Amino acid sequence: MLEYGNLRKNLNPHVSVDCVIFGFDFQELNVLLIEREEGYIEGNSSSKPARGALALPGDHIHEDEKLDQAGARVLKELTNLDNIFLEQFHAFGHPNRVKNEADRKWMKTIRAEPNARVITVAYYSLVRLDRYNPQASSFAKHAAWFPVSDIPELAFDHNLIVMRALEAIRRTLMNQPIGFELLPPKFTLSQLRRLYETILGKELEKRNFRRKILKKDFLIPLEEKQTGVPHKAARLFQFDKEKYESHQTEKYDFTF
Amino acid sequence: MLEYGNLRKNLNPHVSVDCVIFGFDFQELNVLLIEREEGYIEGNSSSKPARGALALPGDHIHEDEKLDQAGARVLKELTNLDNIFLEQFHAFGHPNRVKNEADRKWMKTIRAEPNARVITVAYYSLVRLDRYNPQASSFAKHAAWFPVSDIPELAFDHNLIVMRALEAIRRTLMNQPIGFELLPPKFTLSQLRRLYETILGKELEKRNFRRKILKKDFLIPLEEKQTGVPHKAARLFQFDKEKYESHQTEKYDFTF
DNA sequence: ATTCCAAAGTGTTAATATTACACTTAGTTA
DNA sequence: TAACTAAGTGTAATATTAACACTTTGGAAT
Repeated sequence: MLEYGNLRKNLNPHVSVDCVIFGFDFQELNVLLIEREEGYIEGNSSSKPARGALALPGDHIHEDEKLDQAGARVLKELTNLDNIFLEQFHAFGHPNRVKNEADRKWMKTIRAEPNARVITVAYYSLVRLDRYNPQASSFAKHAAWFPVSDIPELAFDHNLIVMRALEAIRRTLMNQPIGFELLPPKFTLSQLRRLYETILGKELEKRNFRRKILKKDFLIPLEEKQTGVPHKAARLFQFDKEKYESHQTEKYDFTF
Repeated sequence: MLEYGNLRKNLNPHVSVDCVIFGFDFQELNVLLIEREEGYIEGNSSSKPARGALALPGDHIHEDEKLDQAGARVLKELTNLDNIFLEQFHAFGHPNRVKNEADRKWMKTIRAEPNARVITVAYYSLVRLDRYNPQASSFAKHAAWFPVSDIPELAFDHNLIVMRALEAIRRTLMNQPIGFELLPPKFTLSQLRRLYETILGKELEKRNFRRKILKKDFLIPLEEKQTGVPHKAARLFQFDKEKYESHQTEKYDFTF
């Protein structure tokens, strides 16, 4: 392994984007992981991916491409989705991010020198599971959802990146109504509450949640009701982005 | 200007760090800006810097250097300060960040190709003005404090970076007690309040602020009082970091 | 010594927000 | 038609917020 270190040329680092794509299946929060192309891990004939064979979708930033564009491109190539919530949250650049054999080999598949340093700009994205359609992609054999509570060992420092993304999404969830990006346009209040509970990892009292979120006044109650449930059907609501943005009033309050 | 565009080689982008260093003089929030070395702006003989001659302190990331280390190094070289609050907040990578003649020429002073793309990882830092001692630095002729309310035109996209840093610091100020980094170890509650007012750009009611911040229970009241003021001397307080960190209790509350 | 000045320091009340908590309703399935 | 399951609802006790004005203290000026 060490032999690579001495070969490194004095070049600028590669720069990539990686996307932590979250999806919510009404039970758990999931992350979309790709299985890297076969052939770069020796002796892996089993059907389940080898340790570290899974990774976050990512790619090098193209020349003349904005960072956000690169993120959107990766997302699009993998999911065929446009106009998706996507937010940069951190750059990762430890000089030894690319450390093991498998990672180095994979570098070639993205046309990078195997010994180069890679600095990555990480994004998190929120997609509705029902909109997601797996796409053949240049950087992935398969892609699959994994619950955040049970992420396997990933390539590079991607486990760290997922953790940081989770922290970022939790922080943001309390300050901006981003949760709606993970739900269908019409949803029940219980679905919304379960989403919050899942992301925050904490139970929320039904009546208080209901009152609190309805007071915000950006949920439009519809006449429509849930169908196909074996119990009393819940009323459906819609998120009114316009209203949220107009009502926007900066609040001064210590939360520390 | 256009002639540079065609010369760009197909190389990885340069990667730099830039630091938005904030200081508080009990009146205003200030940012430390450097005046770039002379000679790269033609016909600038006046004593005050030409438009765009001012910039955020920054430098390329060294090989085998972590991003945070690079930020700390830039800070240290300019201020001779160690162990200063420093936090990454965003990466900027617009392909045309380096656009004008002066910026391109300056690239050479930091040993970069003048036509290269530069992606920068931006940090904000909070320093006590009284601790700051300007240092000769490899990338700056002078450095000087400028009030955030009156930042001149800067090099590259540094005006944008300063704005984003301000937004980041405002956000963080409400969620973590970072304000103390800008005050001397012993301070009065009025000084603390004015700091908050300055950063948030909003007046805060004296009695309510006092009650609210004291209830947090991480301010140690000292027996000592302010000296040298032409009115009743205020009691001095100290921030108790230990206590803050132990009391830390995650809070669930929508602020949107 | 006395007065003046400027900011420090202090308490109450009304309105609002938060928490904790249990029963009834409605739709589906057996 | 009975059983099941989640939806939907209200209240009371407590805590927090916002608005508001006067007294105290120490130094500076006369």
